[in-house]
Amino acid sequence: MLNAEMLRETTAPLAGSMERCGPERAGQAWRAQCSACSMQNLCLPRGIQPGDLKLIDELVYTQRRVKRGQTLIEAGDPFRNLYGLRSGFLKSFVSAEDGREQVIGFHMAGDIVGFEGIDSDRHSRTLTALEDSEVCIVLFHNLERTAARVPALQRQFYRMMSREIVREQGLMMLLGAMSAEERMAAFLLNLSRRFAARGFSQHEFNLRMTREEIGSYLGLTLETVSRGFSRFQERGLIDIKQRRVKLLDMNLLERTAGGRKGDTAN
Amino acid sequence: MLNAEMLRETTAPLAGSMERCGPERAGQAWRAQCSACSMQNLCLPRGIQPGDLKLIDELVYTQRRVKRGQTLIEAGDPFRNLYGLRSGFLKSFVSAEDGREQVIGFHMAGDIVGFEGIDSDRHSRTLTALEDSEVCIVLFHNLERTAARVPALQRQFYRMMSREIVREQGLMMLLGAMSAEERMAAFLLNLSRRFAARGFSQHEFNLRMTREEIGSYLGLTLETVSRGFSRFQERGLIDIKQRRVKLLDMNLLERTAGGRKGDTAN
DNA sequence: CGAACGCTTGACATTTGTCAAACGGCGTGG
DNA sequence: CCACGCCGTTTGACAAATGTCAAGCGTTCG
Repeated sequence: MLNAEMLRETTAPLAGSMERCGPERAGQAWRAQCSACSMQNLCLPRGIQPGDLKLIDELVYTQRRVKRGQTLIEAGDPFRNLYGLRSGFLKSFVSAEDGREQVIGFHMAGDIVGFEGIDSDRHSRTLTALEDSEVCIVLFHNLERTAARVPALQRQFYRMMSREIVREQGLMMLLGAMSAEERMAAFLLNLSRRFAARGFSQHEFNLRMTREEIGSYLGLTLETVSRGFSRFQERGLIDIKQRRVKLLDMNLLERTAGGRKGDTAN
Repeated sequence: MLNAEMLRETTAPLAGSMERCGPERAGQAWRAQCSACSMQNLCLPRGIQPGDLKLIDELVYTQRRVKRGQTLIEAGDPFRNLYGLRSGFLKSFVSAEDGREQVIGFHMAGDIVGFEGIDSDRHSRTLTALEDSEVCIVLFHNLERTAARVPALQRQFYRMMSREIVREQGLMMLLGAMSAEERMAAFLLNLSRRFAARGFSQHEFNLRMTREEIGSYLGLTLETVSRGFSRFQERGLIDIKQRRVKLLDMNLLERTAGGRKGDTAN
């Protein structure tokens, strides 16, 4: 299945020279190619004919590194690009005026982020790296033009937006109708499925986020999250130590997640 | 401003012969025209050049009536159409296996519904009319084709999907980070803004949904909603009797809604 | 090696949910 | 047109879940 070594490497940045960057916004840019990317079938190029792939390659003109703790997009930034996550792990969140934050999602390789900004021409979420990450930059204007010529790209982009809507609606069910433990079980199963879809173990992985970030995502306090994990452990559902989790009894976890089968999509 | 007469008419169906229809799915179809529709600038045709409007007219090939209590789309239905709400009022909700329901949104004239189905080719929400309604049916396949030729339509459709994402993210902030009273104040202000955007009073309107539906939407029980309204009334924030609400002190309501300025979009 | 940060756990407070009863408006049928 | 019954709403008393505050511990990173 998976050993500690692989776990460490799960979403680590690809090897390459580490450039210096400013304290907030990060990263020197270099060219990237969808046609050579291992995330092809999770990301924008999905379903594109090989013949059209070179059009897509021109779309994605650069990559950028974002180091742990750095911000890729700040809520309020003008909307110009979409970002395809090539490696690493991001969180997105919105803030109220009084400083309260609500984590909206955790993003991993193959996810596209940023299209919430289309409507108002400004981004509405902040995107921050939870570990060193690499993103492909897609000029939205170019995507629009190419999509009008490549129906499969058009379709895939619709799909990805639609999937985000469905994902959020699952999260709403979670926040609006589920108990603390149900939420936590659903959260773990969701992460598990997503790691599995990327070729990693569904039974063992590292959490990239703090208890507080999990709590914000699930609408709970960090203490409730901590206690929840402890109780899961007492019951033999999971084995958890700090950020490292093993899911020991998926069936029971699923039943604990209640009506829902482990969150939705993404 | 607005009188009782107007309130009654707010989103009532247009005059016309009432056809018979089955107990569940409703409605005889007839042709419709975007170019003659008063919801033009809230809906798909927004920003389209007059010259292109006839292309859009061909897109929307029929309308359909949905009577109060009837279901327009059932979760699980195959995805083929989008629906533009011409008049009336709908709710959309998702259900867990154990029967719990989470209301995801309330929809009024000018809203487009159904695009959550694009990703999986099946609808994931159920859409039910809270009052007699009329919808315009848009074959998604046609929309795709026309959008590739009319950039403004493409753009507007992106915007509407993006807006839905932003709307949901506002709802998540509400469900995950706000107290019962904050949620309720935000809810009222959101309805107020949306009625205002459609030319109705922002200070006085009829709720189309039960306390239970409001509760489901806000992640609360119907009793908590009822008590909340009562307390708002005691404090002079609102005047409420059954489904009829007057917002008496918008400023205080906004402060009660806390960090957020009355929900997001739509 | 030390400080800062994240995590755990306990005691207690508060919010919200649950259960129950009663009211009232509205629509239906007599 | 009126009476009855149903459904939605209100309100109360109580229970349970989760949040708050506080202390202490372990890890990790500089």
